[in-house]
Amino acid sequence: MTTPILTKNQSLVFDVLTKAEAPLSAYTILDKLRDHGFRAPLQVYRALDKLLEYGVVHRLESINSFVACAHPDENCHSHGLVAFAICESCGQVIEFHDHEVDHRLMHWLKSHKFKAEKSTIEIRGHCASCAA
Amino acid sequence: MTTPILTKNQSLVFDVLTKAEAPLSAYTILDKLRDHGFRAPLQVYRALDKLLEYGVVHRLESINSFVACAHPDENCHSHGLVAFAICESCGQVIEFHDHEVDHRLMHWLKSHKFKAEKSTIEIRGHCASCAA
DNA sequence: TCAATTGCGTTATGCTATAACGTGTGCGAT
DNA sequence: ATCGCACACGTTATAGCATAACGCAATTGA
Ligand SMILES: [Zn+2]
Ligand SMILES: [Zn+2]
Ligand SMILES: [Zn+2]
Ligand SMILES: [Zn+2]
Repeated sequence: MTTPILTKNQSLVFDVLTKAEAPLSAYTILDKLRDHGFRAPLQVYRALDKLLEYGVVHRLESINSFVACAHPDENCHSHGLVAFAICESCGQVIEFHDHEVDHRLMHWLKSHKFKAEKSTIEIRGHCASCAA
Repeated sequence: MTTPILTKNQSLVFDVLTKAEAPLSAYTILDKLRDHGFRAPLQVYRALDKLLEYGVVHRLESINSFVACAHPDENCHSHGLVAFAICESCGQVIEFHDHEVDHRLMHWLKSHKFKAEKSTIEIRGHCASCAA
């Protein structure tokens, strides 16, 4: 699935997320885009919906925030789950994929005849720099 | 860690969750307890905070809801991660534990010197009954 | 040309969670 | 005993996250 040309609003939101060093909430994005004409939450949420659909942005459920995909080129998302390590000190997020984890989870789901559609794997704690 | 005696409010909230067949939002719990004197969200959230701390209730981040622990006796939570399969049709939640998944995730975290504190593993989709 | 789709802007509303204040109760230390 | 502290509780207000519902404009394809 190739990503369609982004609309103006989608590009603005995506740029903000790409330049951010930590995940952003929808309302934070809104504030950052007020100078570009954004006035209402829906403008952000609608853009985010599309970016999520295209797979270029991820939603972090445990902190109600959004982050640009760290692996936009390799389309790892089509053949595996995505996991995130979220530092509660500096806010940094590391996106990673582990085939073994995928495999085990898939195995459990299959053996329980559970048809998975969306997954959330998020670990919160402290990154190497902040753990000191 | 043994669970302390629950206070009145904590017991009420815990009972509601235990009898529920699906996860409940804090406000749904509030509504169910209005007849017992509950009037404000904080009464629910404060009870939930304690129940989460005691490990007898889990929070499902991806659906902003709470569920009673399915394995209150075995204290699996002390030595492993918890995962949830959430059916988007019937609302049913299956809580499970997989040591292999734990092990792989722990391995990744360790090799990246990431100090984990809380984890969220939630799979949303359709259960065996609803998948038909 | 007409209908269907998609994006957009705006207003209003709903759902989720916490801040900040004060009260009462139990319990150990002085 | 009474002081101080911790904790649960109640209430009001507010903050933060997300969507409903309306209407308009541009695009596309029959
Ligand atoms: Zn990604
Ligand atoms: Zn950090
Ligand atoms: Zn449990
Ligand atoms: Zn089901």
